[in-house]
Amino acid sequence: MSELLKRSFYDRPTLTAARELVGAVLATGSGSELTAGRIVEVEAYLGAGDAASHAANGPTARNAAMFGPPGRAYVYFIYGMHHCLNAVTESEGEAGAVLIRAVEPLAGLDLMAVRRGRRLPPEKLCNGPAKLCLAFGIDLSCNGANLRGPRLRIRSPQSFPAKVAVSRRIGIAKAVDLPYRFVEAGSRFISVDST
DNA sequence: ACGCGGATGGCCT
DNA sequence: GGCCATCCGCGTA
Repeated sequence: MSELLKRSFYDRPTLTAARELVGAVLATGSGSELTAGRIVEVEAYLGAGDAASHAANGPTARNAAMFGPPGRAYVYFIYGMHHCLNAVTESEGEAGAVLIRAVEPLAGLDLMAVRRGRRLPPEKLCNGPAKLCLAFGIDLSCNGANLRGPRLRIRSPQSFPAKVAVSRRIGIAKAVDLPYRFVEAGSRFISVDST
């Protein structure tokens, strides 16, 4: 049976937690507003040594959650209109987060389409970090929220990925060569086509 | 199948 | 003032 991931799951090196989050199940809401999906693509963002990380230059008001306790959400607002969801990792005081980039929808697909504002096939409902936030109803009010709470939940995998592929992160200009992106190999639900 | 640019606002130098 | 951990629609082919 799947269970909510404990704080100790996130209180580990970010790269380890990132790899193991592939296959885990993200959920928001309950009852008729339940939305849930299997995480199929993530990226790791570290602290001072990672130039692409929001935490690269130390704590600020925006990135404060990345330095906070593990097992919480770090949600940020970007490009004037989009939100992105991270799971905070590492011990409290040490920066680290895992960006959730794509999800395979499992429940609440109709609600996801309503929130997205268009009719979409399942593989295009949550195949991007901002798309899945919109589909799941995640915004800045979720920043710092516990990932075992009523608003946001992440459970252990119902079935583990057959294979996790590692590649470079997407959409960044610095530290582009680091192999910090993890995807479920062969998934149709990831954010970009890469064979 | 690509490539390009506009939308849109908060944060940091 | 410039820079974004993005997305969508339009153009050309």
